[in-house]
Amino acid sequence: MAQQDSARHAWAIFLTAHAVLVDAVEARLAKAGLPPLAWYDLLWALERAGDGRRRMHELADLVVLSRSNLTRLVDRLEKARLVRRVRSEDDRRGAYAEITVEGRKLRRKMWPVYAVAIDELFGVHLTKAEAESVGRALRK
Amino acid sequence: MAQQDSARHAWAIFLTAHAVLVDAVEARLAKAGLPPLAWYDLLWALERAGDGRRRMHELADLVVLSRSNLTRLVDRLEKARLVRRVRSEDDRRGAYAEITVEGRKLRRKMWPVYAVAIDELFGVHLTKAEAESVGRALRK
DNA sequence: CGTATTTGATTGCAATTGCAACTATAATGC
DNA sequence: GCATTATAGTTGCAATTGCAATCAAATACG
Repeated sequence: MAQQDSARHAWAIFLTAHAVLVDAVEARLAKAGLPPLAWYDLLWALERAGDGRRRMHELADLVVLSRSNLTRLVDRLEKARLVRRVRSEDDRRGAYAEITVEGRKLRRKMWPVYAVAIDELFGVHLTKAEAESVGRALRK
Repeated sequence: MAQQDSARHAWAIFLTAHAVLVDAVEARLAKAGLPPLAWYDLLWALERAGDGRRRMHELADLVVLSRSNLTRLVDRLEKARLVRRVRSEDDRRGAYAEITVEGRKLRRKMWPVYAVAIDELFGVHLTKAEAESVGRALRK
Protein backbone atom coordinates (compact mmCIF):
# COMPACT_ATOMS: atom_id res chain seq x y z
CA MET A 1 0.00 0.00 0.00
CA ALA A 2 1.30 3.45 -0.88
CA GLN A 3 2.27 6.00 1.72
CA GLN A 4 -0.75 8.11 0.76
CA ASP A 5 -3.14 5.25 1.20
CA SER A 6 -1.69 4.43 4.59
CA ALA A 7 -2.05 8.03 5.68
CA ARG A 8 -5.61 8.34 4.41
CA HIS A 9 -6.56 5.12 6.05
CA ALA A 10 -4.94 6.20 9.29
CA TRP A 11 -6.86 9.47 9.05
CA ALA A 12 -10.20 7.71 8.79
CA ILE A 13 -9.40 5.60 11.81
CA PHE A 14 -8.11 8.64 13.64
CA LEU A 15 -11.40 10.49 13.16
CA THR A 16 -13.54 7.59 14.26
CA ALA A 17 -11.33 6.77 17.22
CA HIS A 18 -11.50 10.37 18.37
CA ALA A 19 -15.28 10.50 18.19
CA VAL A 20 -15.75 7.21 19.99
CA LEU A 21 -13.19 7.88 22.68
CA VAL A 22 -14.27 11.42 23.43
CA ASP A 23 -17.89 10.31 23.70
CA ALA A 24 -16.85 7.57 26.10
CA VAL A 25 -14.71 9.86 28.24
CA GLU A 26 -17.45 12.49 28.39
CA ALA A 27 -19.91 9.82 29.41
CA ARG A 28 -17.69 8.80 32.30
CA LEU A 29 -17.27 12.35 33.49
CA ALA A 30 -20.99 12.98 33.23
CA LYS A 31 -21.77 9.78 35.10
CA ALA A 32 -19.48 10.94 37.91
CA GLY A 33 -21.38 14.23 38.02
CA LEU A 34 -18.39 16.13 36.67
CA PRO A 35 -18.17 18.83 34.00
CA PRO A 36 -16.99 18.15 30.45
CA LEU A 37 -13.51 17.67 29.10
CA ALA A 38 -13.28 21.24 27.88
CA TRP A 39 -13.53 22.52 31.44
CA TYR A 40 -10.76 20.24 32.55
CA ASP A 41 -8.53 21.33 29.70
CA LEU A 42 -9.03 24.96 30.44
CA LEU A 43 -8.45 24.58 34.16
CA TRP A 44 -5.37 22.52 33.55
CA ALA A 45 -3.99 25.03 31.07
CA LEU A 46 -4.31 27.67 33.77
CA GLU A 47 -2.96 25.54 36.56
CA ARG A 48 0.14 24.74 34.54
CA ALA A 49 0.84 28.45 34.21
CA GLY A 50 2.63 28.90 37.50
CA ASP A 51 0.80 32.03 38.48
CA GLY A 52 -2.49 30.41 37.49
CA ARG A 53 -3.37 32.96 34.86
CA ARG A 54 -3.14 33.34 31.13
CA ARG A 55 -4.19 35.86 28.57
CA MET A 56 -7.35 35.00 26.71
CA HIS A 57 -5.72 34.62 23.32
CA GLU A 58 -2.97 32.46 24.76
CA LEU A 59 -5.58 30.21 26.32
CA ALA A 60 -7.50 30.04 23.07
CA ASP A 61 -4.40 28.71 21.35
CA LEU A 62 -3.64 26.22 24.10
CA VAL A 63 -7.06 24.64 24.17
CA VAL A 64 -7.60 25.09 20.42
CA LEU A 65 -10.75 27.18 20.51
CA SER A 66 -11.77 30.21 18.54
CA ARG A 67 -11.52 33.46 20.46
CA SER A 68 -15.25 33.84 20.67
CA ASN A 69 -15.78 30.32 21.91
CA LEU A 70 -13.08 30.83 24.47
CA THR A 71 -14.81 33.98 25.68
CA ARG A 72 -17.96 31.97 26.21
CA LEU A 73 -16.22 29.06 27.85
CA VAL A 74 -14.55 31.42 30.30
CA ASP A 75 -17.95 33.05 30.87
CA ARG A 76 -19.31 29.70 31.97
CA LEU A 77 -16.37 28.81 34.17
CA GLU A 78 -16.45 32.25 35.68
CA LYS A 79 -20.12 31.91 36.50
CA ALA A 80 -19.20 28.64 38.23
CA ARG A 81 -16.50 30.54 40.15
CA LEU A 82 -13.75 28.29 38.86
CA VAL A 83 -12.04 31.12 37.07
CA ARG A 84 -11.95 34.87 37.39
CA ARG A 85 -11.19 37.52 34.81
CA VAL A 86 -8.44 40.01 35.58
CA ARG A 87 -7.89 43.05 33.40
CA SER A 88 -4.38 43.40 32.07
CA GLU A 89 -2.39 46.37 33.36
CA ASP A 90 0.10 46.77 30.56
CA ASP A 91 -2.18 46.10 27.60
CA ARG A 92 -5.51 47.60 28.40
CA ARG A 93 -7.35 45.72 25.72
CA GLY A 94 -6.33 42.50 27.33
CA ALA A 95 -7.67 40.23 30.03
CA TYR A 96 -6.34 37.31 31.98
CA ALA A 97 -8.31 34.29 33.05
CA GLU A 98 -7.11 33.21 36.46
CA ILE A 99 -7.94 29.92 38.13
CA THR A 100 -9.55 30.17 41.56
CA VAL A 101 -9.08 27.94 44.56
CA GLU A 102 -12.34 26.21 43.71
CA GLY A 103 -11.07 25.79 40.17
CA ARG A 104 -7.96 24.00 41.38
CA LYS A 105 -10.04 21.89 43.70
CA LEU A 106 -12.40 20.82 40.94
CA ARG A 107 -9.59 19.99 38.58
CA ARG A 108 -7.99 17.78 41.19
CA LYS A 109 -11.31 16.10 41.71
CA MET A 110 -11.77 15.46 38.01
CA TRP A 111 -8.32 14.06 37.41
CA PRO A 112 -8.73 10.58 38.87
CA VAL A 113 -11.89 9.94 36.87
CA TYR A 114 -10.31 11.34 33.75
CA ALA A 115 -7.04 9.48 34.20
CA VAL A 116 -8.78 6.16 34.68
CA ALA A 117 -10.89 6.83 31.62
CA ILE A 118 -7.83 7.56 29.51
CA ASP A 119 -6.06 4.47 30.75
CA GLU A 120 -8.97 2.15 30.30
CA LEU A 121 -10.36 3.46 27.05
CA PHE A 122 -7.22 4.56 25.27
CA GLY A 123 -4.20 3.29 27.13
CA VAL A 124 -5.10 -0.37 27.35
CA HIS A 125 -4.98 -0.66 23.59
CA LEU A 126 -1.49 0.72 23.30
CA THR A 127 1.81 -0.72 24.24
CA LYS A 128 4.28 1.75 25.66
CA ALA A 129 6.09 1.80 22.36
CA GLU A 130 2.91 2.41 20.42
CA ALA A 131 1.88 5.21 22.74
CA GLU A 132 5.20 6.88 22.23
CA SER A 133 5.00 6.39 18.50
CA VAL A 134 1.50 7.84 18.30
CA GLY A 135 2.64 10.73 20.42
CA ARG A 136 5.69 11.36 18.30
CA ALA A 137 3.80 11.08 15.04
CA LEU A 138 1.00 13.44 15.98
CA ARG A 139 3.03 16.00 17.83
CA LYS A 140 4.03 17.64 14.60
CA MET B 1 8.47 6.89 31.59
CA ALA B 2 5.75 4.50 32.62
CA GLN B 3 3.24 3.01 30.21
CA GLN B 4 0.48 5.09 31.81
CA ASP B 5 2.36 8.31 31.40
CA SER B 6 3.10 7.55 27.78
CA ALA B 7 -0.55 6.84 27.14
CA ARG B 8 -1.75 9.96 28.93
CA HIS B 9 0.76 12.06 27.10
CA ALA B 10 -0.23 10.51 23.80
CA TRP B 11 -3.85 11.25 24.67
CA ALA B 12 -3.19 14.93 25.21
CA ILE B 13 -1.39 15.16 21.90
CA PHE B 14 -4.12 13.15 20.23
CA LEU B 15 -6.79 15.63 21.37
CA THR B 16 -4.86 18.68 20.29
CA ALA B 17 -3.83 17.17 16.99
CA HIS B 18 -7.43 16.29 16.25
CA ALA B 19 -8.67 19.80 16.98
CA VAL B 20 -5.98 21.47 14.93
CA LEU B 21 -6.22 19.11 11.99
CA VAL B 22 -9.98 19.09 11.77
CA ASP B 23 -10.06 22.88 11.89
CA ALA B 24 -7.51 23.03 9.11
CA VAL B 25 -9.31 20.51 6.93
CA GLU B 26 -12.64 22.26 7.45
CA ALA B 27 -11.02 25.54 6.51
CA ARG B 28 -9.79 24.07 3.25
CA LEU B 29 -13.18 22.67 2.38
CA ALA B 30 -14.86 25.95 3.23
CA LYS B 31 -12.35 27.90 1.16
CA ALA B 32 -13.14 25.66 -1.80
CA GLY B 33 -16.83 26.42 -1.31
CA LEU B 34 -17.52 22.87 -0.22
CA PRO B 35 -19.63 21.53 2.66
CA PRO B 36 -18.14 20.26 5.91
CA LEU B 37 -16.43 16.98 6.70
CA ALA B 38 -19.55 15.50 8.23
CA TRP B 39 -21.33 15.71 4.90
CA TYR B 40 -18.49 13.94 3.18
CA ASP B 41 -18.45 11.21 5.77
CA LEU B 42 -22.12 10.59 5.47
CA LEU B 43 -22.11 10.55 1.69
CA TRP B 44 -19.15 8.23 1.64
CA ALA B 45 -20.74 5.88 4.13
CA LEU B 46 -23.71 5.64 1.79
CA GLU B 47 -21.71 5.32 -1.38
CA ARG B 48 -19.72 2.44 0.11
CA ALA B 49 -22.95 0.57 0.70
CA GLY B 50 -23.29 -0.90 -2.77
CA ASP B 51 -26.94 -0.08 -3.15
CA GLY B 52 -26.27 3.44 -1.87
CA ARG B 53 -28.57 3.17 1.10
CA ARG B 54 -28.34 2.45 4.78
CA ARG B 55 -30.68 2.36 7.71
CA MET B 56 -30.56 5.44 9.90
CA HIS B 57 -29.24 3.69 12.96
CA GLU B 58 -26.57 1.91 10.95
CA LEU B 59 -25.46 5.24 9.56
CA ALA B 60 -25.42 6.76 13.01
CA ASP B 61 -22.98 4.08 14.13
CA LEU B 62 -20.80 4.44 11.07
CA VAL B 63 -20.35 8.17 11.33
CA VAL B 64 -20.42 8.13 15.16
CA LEU B 65 -23.35 10.45 15.72
CA SER B 66 -26.24 10.22 18.11
CA ARG B 67 -29.49 9.18 16.51
CA SER B 68 -31.00 12.59 16.88
CA ASN B 69 -28.02 14.34 15.39
CA LEU B 70 -28.04 11.91 12.51
CA THR B 71 -31.71 12.65 11.89
CA ARG B 72 -30.84 16.31 11.62
CA LEU B 73 -27.80 15.79 9.47
CA VAL B 74 -29.86 13.72 7.05
CA ASP B 75 -32.50 16.47 7.12
CA ARG B 76 -29.91 18.94 5.91
CA LEU B 77 -28.49 16.67 3.24
CA GLU B 78 -31.98 15.81 2.10
CA LYS B 79 -32.88 19.46 1.79
CA ALA B 80 -29.76 19.82 -0.37
CA ARG B 81 -31.01 16.87 -2.45
CA LEU B 82 -27.86 14.87 -1.81
CA VAL B 83 -29.75 12.17 -0.02
CA ARG B 84 -33.30 10.92 0.03
CA ARG B 85 -35.20 9.08 2.73
CA VAL B 86 -36.84 5.80 1.82
CA ARG B 87 -39.22 4.08 4.19
CA SER B 88 -38.30 0.53 5.03
CA GLU B 89 -40.66 -2.15 3.75
CA ASP B 90 -39.89 -4.93 6.17
CA ASP B 91 -39.53 -2.90 9.36
CA ARG B 92 -42.05 -0.15 9.13
CA ARG B 93 -40.54 1.95 11.89
CA GLY B 94 -37.39 2.18 9.87
CA ALA B 95 -36.04 4.43 7.19
CA TYR B 96 -33.16 4.29 4.79
CA ALA B 97 -31.06 7.21 3.73
CA GLU B 98 -30.16 6.80 0.09
CA ILE B 99 -27.56 8.80 -1.76
CA THR B 100 -28.75 10.59 -4.90
CA VAL B 101 -26.93 11.18 -8.14
CA GLU B 102 -26.16 14.71 -7.00
CA GLY B 103 -24.89 13.29 -3.75
CA ARG B 104 -22.43 11.04 -5.55
CA LYS B 105 -21.41 13.90 -7.76
CA LEU B 106 -20.72 16.18 -4.81
CA ARG B 107 -18.74 13.54 -2.96
CA ARG B 108 -16.56 13.00 -5.99
CA LYS B 109 -16.05 16.73 -6.20
CA MET B 110 -15.07 16.97 -2.55
CA TRP B 111 -12.65 14.11 -2.58
CA PRO B 112 -9.68 15.75 -4.34
CA VAL B 113 -9.76 18.72 -1.97
CA TYR B 114 -10.17 16.47 1.02
CA ALA B 115 -7.49 14.03 -0.08
CA VAL B 116 -4.95 16.76 -0.65
CA ALA B 117 -5.79 18.22 2.74
CA ILE B 118 -5.25 14.89 4.45
CA ASP B 119 -1.98 14.32 2.67
CA GLU B 120 -0.60 17.77 3.30
CA LEU B 121 -1.81 18.31 6.82
CA PHE B 122 -1.64 14.83 8.23
CA GLY B 123 0.22 12.56 5.84
CA VAL B 124 3.35 14.61 5.38
CA HIS B 125 4.19 14.19 9.03
CA LEU B 126 3.99 10.44 8.95
CA THR B 127 6.19 7.88 7.39
CA LYS B 128 4.41 4.94 5.90
CA ALA B 129 5.39 2.85 8.89
CA GLU B 130 4.13 5.46 11.32
CA ALA B 131 0.85 5.79 9.48
CA GLU B 132 0.35 2.08 9.68
CA SER B 133 1.28 2.02 13.31
CA VAL B 134 -1.11 4.84 14.19
CA GLY B 135 -3.80 3.09 12.23
CA ARG B 136 -3.17 -0.22 13.93
CA ALA B 137 -3.01 1.30 17.38
CA LEU B 138 -6.21 3.31 17.10
CA ARG B 139 -8.29 0.76 15.28
CA LYS B 140 -9.07 -0.99 18.51
C1' DC C 1 -53.87 -13.50 22.23
C1' DG C 2 -52.84 -9.15 25.04
C1' DT C 3 -49.81 -6.49 27.74
C1' DA C 4 -45.02 -4.99 28.65
C1' DT C 5 -40.60 -3.98 26.83
C1' DT C 6 -37.44 -2.81 23.30
C1' DT C 7 -36.07 -0.68 19.09
C1' DG C 8 -36.11 2.93 15.27
C1' DA C 9 -36.53 7.40 14.42
C1' DT C 10 -38.02 12.08 15.19
C1' DT C 11 -39.06 16.39 17.91
C1' DG C 12 -38.82 20.29 21.44
C1' DC C 13 -36.00 22.93 23.80
C1' DA C 14 -31.85 24.55 26.00
C1' DA C 15 -26.85 24.80 25.55
C1' DT C 16 -22.96 25.30 22.61
C1' DT C 17 -20.66 26.65 18.41
C1' DG C 18 -19.35 29.40 14.27
C1' DC C 19 -19.13 33.60 11.83
C1' DA C 20 -19.30 38.27 11.05
C1' DA C 21 -19.57 42.65 13.07
C1' DC C 22 -18.11 45.69 16.67
C1' DT C 23 -15.43 48.28 20.45
C1' DA C 24 -11.27 49.56 22.38
C1' DT C 25 -6.48 49.89 22.55
C1' DA C 26 -1.80 49.36 20.43
C1' DA C 27 1.53 49.52 16.88
C1' DT C 28 3.10 51.24 12.31
C1' DG C 29 4.23 54.35 8.72
C1' DC C 30 4.44 58.72 6.79
C1' DG D 1 1.44 63.86 15.56
C1' DC D 2 -2.11 61.61 12.87
C1' DA D 3 -4.17 58.35 9.90
C1' DT D 4 -3.96 53.41 8.96
C1' DT D 5 -3.76 48.93 10.17
C1' DA D 6 -3.45 45.18 13.49
C1' DT D 7 -4.56 42.95 17.86
C1' DA D 8 -7.52 41.70 22.05
C1' DG D 9 -11.64 40.52 23.36
C1' DT D 10 -16.71 40.52 23.23
C1' DT D 11 -21.40 40.32 21.20
C1' DG D 12 -25.50 39.20 18.08
C1' DC D 13 -27.48 35.91 15.60
C1' DA D 14 -28.04 31.72 13.06
C1' DA D 15 -26.68 26.90 12.82
C1' DT D 16 -25.58 22.80 15.21
C1' DT D 17 -25.56 19.79 19.18
C1' DG D 18 -27.18 17.21 23.32
C1' DC D 19 -30.75 15.41 26.12
C1' DA D 20 -35.11 14.04 27.43
C1' DA D 21 -39.58 13.11 25.84
C1' DT D 22 -42.48 11.20 22.30
C1' DC D 23 -44.60 8.21 18.70
C1' DA D 24 -44.94 4.08 16.20
C1' DA D 25 -43.87 -0.51 15.10
C1' DA D 26 -41.70 -4.89 16.53
C1' DT D 27 -40.56 -8.35 19.89
C1' DA D 28 -40.94 -10.90 24.26
C1' DC D 29 -43.54 -13.29 27.42
C1' DG D 30 -46.99 -14.63 30.68
